[in-house]
Amino acid sequence: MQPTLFPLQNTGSDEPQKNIIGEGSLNPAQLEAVTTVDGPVLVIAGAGSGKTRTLVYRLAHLVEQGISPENILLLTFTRKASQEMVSRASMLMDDNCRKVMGGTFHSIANLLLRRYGHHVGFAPNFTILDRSDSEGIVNLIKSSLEIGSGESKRFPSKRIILNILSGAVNKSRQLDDLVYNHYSHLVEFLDDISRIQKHYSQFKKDHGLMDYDDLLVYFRDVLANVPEVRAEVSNRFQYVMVDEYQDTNRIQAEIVRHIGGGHNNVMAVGDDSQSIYSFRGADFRNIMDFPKLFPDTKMIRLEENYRSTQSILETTNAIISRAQERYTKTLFSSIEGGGRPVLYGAKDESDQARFVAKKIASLHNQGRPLKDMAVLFRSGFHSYKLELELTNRHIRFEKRGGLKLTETAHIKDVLSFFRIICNEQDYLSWNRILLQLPKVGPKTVQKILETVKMVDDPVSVLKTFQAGKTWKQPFVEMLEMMTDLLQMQSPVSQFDRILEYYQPLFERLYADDFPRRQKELDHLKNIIGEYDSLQSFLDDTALDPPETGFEAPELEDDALILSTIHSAKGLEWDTVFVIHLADGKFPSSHSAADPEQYEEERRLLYVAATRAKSELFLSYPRESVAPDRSRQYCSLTPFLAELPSGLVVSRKPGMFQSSGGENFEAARYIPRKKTSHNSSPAGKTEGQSFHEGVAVRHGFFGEGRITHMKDSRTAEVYFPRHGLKILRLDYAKLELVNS
DNA sequence: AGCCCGTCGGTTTTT
DNA sequence: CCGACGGGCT
Repeated sequence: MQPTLFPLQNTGSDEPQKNIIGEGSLNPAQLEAVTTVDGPVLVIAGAGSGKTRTLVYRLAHLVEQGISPENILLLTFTRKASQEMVSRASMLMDDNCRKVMGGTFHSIANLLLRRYGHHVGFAPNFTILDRSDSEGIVNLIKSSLEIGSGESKRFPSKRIILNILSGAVNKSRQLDDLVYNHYSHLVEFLDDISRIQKHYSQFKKDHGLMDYDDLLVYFRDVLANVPEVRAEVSNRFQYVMVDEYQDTNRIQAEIVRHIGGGHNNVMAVGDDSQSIYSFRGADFRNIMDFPKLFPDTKMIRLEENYRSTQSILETTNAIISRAQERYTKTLFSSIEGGGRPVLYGAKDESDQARFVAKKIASLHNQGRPLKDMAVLFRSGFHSYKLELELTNRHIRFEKRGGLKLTETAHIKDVLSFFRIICNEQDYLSWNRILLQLPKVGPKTVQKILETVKMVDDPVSVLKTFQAGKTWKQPFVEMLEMMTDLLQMQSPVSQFDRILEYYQPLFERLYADDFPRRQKELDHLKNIIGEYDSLQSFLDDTALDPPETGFEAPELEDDALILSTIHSAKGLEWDTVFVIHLADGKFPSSHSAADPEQYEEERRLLYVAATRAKSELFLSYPRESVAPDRSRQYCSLTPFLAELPSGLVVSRKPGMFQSSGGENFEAARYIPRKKTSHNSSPAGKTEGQSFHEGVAVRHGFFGEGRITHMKDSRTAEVYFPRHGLKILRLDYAKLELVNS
């Protein structure tokens, strides 16, 4: 949410406006993007240029134009983003907007493949695999093909193998081509990798499993090869909007082309300077190819930044201006004030952590809420030291982009039972739960599963299996439980039945810290209780997994945000710290060799720095401890070292204690204009003056008059150009008009 | 001999 | 928290 957007240039114009959006809410370029309803549109939106706002307003506009929300498709990068946009549009317009179909490419593909998947050989109860599931299958195949065991040379790990397989899919390249060009050191293993690829793909088909890539690929295939489905889907989604288009890959672009092909009402929004997902096959040049997919595309550029101060923008502009290739122009801002970004060369990692924690504590004492500050970093583990420091100082924080709850072993255990209930062919899950039996290892599991190969009802067939003496008892108990589960209806009672069996195993398996894990199991039960379908619960565990390390619900939810830069995409904070900006860590030494990856790291830093509204702190440790405990000197990341002097204020250890009234300490907290969200309820502060008869202004509907207060927080407002609306003052951004 | 299970070092980024 | 490794069980 942004501070004041400058008013429309044409206010007071005498031509009567159709499609009126409330004045003062959108600039001309945004307005054009919002009101262009038909035909293809490409919006190149710089960081902080009101991209989300534009999408939200357009959503509301479409619905107000009488387009049925069911006919609108909003494709976003995370599910959170789409929920947020839909709910903001609902506040702007009305609850009708909630019927808009919104989600990630993967979640939409999932929904439609449940219905149309039979065209590509999948039953509707297929299971979605997350990353570690996929790696598990690669491992199973590796050992069953006896690859990489006895050889003298090191065969690549399952992680690398999967990177290669997935890379080939997402970059739409042949396996050998990819290996020769990007994994040349692994060319000697190409034959084995290729064998794994074939078996991996067959295994998934045989057992009703789809990984993330399959969701996209099969969805694309159905659309491409089955004209009736394509027509049905395209007809259903008459208006398509795609956010973060710079991070889509070719398969996703093809999906958009197929859905939008019938009517061409497609809007893509993105910024090539913020493309940071090439490892997933995204190519920032794709965004420039959009007009090729949709001829006669109208191009709109949003170049005014409403987020950051001009001095922060000068630095971020300088960072991105050194990019080798880009299309967007330099951003400008009219937000004055605030100091220059601060660059802190810390003595070492501990000093860096202390600096960040102290600074945050001091800003917090000056009145800045913790949730308006964030610390960003390249990799998840970069924040470990800081987490300790924050804990010591009792500063509450919330970590994003860390381990997911569903990636922890005990949760995966429980999920495996559920997955088998939905899809008895899921041998990956069978593998997992059979391994839990005492004295049963990989070899024994393979023998067991051989005997039920391809039968429709493994549970009943397994009952005839001759189990080994040592594990017969638990094996039989497990099968009894599975039989019970298959007859039960409510997921919560199924959960209880699973725990009846699993609890003793669980306590034995995780003897050291099972109380902590127990809480997570309880948490899982609560989550399951919120679903009415087991299938959709399981889908979400892969497509929208809850973060781990959840806390007991606390009343005050003010917490500092720690986040990987990737997970910070699209977000903003008043104060942003970016840490570990040392050469070798950022860019990571992994990327240094490849110019394309090196450039992506630069964009990553750009994304990080453009999250800041009023204060930006950049830091790096001058010294780090190498694996052999020797101390290593670190230099500043080249992305910052190459900047002209004067853009940032440099600080060294010790300097920030001897204040001396310098610029650094002068960076005071100036409260920004509050958004309606986190200000106290309107009924208390300004709300006193909302009453029947007063003139008000709404961001979308324009000026109107309150005709009736339904209660202290709900107003009925008549807008001349939009009619009577019921608005909740807690959410709707309503201003008084002095008349 | 085959297999299971405990211990010890390294870890991009995400749907 | 995964993979490699070696001890020890069947």
